[in-house]
Amino acid sequence: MDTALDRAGRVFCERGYHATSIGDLTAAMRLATGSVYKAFRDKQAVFLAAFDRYAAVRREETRGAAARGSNGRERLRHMLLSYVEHSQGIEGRRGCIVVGGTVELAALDPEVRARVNAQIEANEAFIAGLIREGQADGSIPRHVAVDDTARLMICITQGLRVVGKARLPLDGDRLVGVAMKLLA
Amino acid sequence: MDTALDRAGRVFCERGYHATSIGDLTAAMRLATGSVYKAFRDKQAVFLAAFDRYAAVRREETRGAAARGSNGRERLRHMLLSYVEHSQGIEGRRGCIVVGGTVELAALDPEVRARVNAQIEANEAFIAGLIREGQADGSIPRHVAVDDTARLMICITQGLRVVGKARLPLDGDRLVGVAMKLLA
DNA sequence: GATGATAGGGAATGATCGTTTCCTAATCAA
DNA sequence: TTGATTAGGAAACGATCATTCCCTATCATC
Repeated sequence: MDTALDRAGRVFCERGYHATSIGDLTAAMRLATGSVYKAFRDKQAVFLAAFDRYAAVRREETRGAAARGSNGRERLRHMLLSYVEHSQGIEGRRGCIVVGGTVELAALDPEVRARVNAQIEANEAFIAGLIREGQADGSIPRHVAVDDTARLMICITQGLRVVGKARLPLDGDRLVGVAMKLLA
Repeated sequence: MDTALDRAGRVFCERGYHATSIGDLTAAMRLATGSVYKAFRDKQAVFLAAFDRYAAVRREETRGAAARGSNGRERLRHMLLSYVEHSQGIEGRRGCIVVGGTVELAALDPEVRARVNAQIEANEAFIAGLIREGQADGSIPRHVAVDDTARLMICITQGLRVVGKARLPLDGDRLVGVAMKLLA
């Protein structure tokens, strides 16, 4: 089931919600129409499940990338680098289901908006936590405004997915090098 | 015609491309179905025309905001502030047709992707120009990496539209205050 | 004043969508 | 072995979509 949801998520990422037909989903999930509707109430339910699965996987990847750093500042650097990598190449071209859900559905679907907001706020809280860790271990100055910096970094990560989907090249080391000035 | 395109653009921003029906467009543009198809080849042509119109208007607004600054650094600050303002409130909730077009169509529609890329690259070139102006007038240090900083600022502006559409509150002065560290 | 051209409006059309329904096959308990 | 229950697959349904066609005013021209 998780692998089927992964495949559904990939289709939703690439084509968006409305351009993805049930036929696209059944082909991607290797399930027949009836089977999809036995497992899920409707198309929106498939999207929400794929969204949750995608968010959980990405969360783990982000935490894993951050864990490679030896202090708060380095953990943030690895997290940002991971975001740039995921915004590039084949995955970048495919897109992010959180960004897609926000842009395509947030205005009209309160349920999707709630998930999107929860996901963004969780990421923001994670970033804020890393900044505080850095301030505690001395790798980030105390005068850095935690919440504002975290929110701006969220904007950067979301913007990276947009720019990556437009297929503009992104140089991880250089972009992150500039972004790290925010922690000065 | 321009006002009709403005109205079409608003609908495309809010609902996205695929969720906008011809009926939505005729209602917004106050035109009958036949009239729309007399003026435009198909729905995609309406979108492209609305996109061009939107991009032209926004470009003027952005240039106007930047012009309020007295040097390169201040022009950048006003430009960023303008972006935050437009990403907030009713307009922020409605969304940006460039971001929407990128996320929803860039992967599958080469024509839209070309417009999106042109628009993003034009904005990026404008930002890079402002940075160079600032370096020339002494308000921005010479060691600032022009192209990388410009691309990161593009990520910030696009990300602001995503976060604004998700309805998270954005404090212009604080966010821009943090972002200006990129010019240190 | 008559006529031709043109722009705008609205009904009709074929295709495609999401969803439902029904049928088949497989699994498991007795 | 048999019967019952369930998951999976495919056809059918109504609704909606983008698009086309045709009709009707309006206006300039002769």
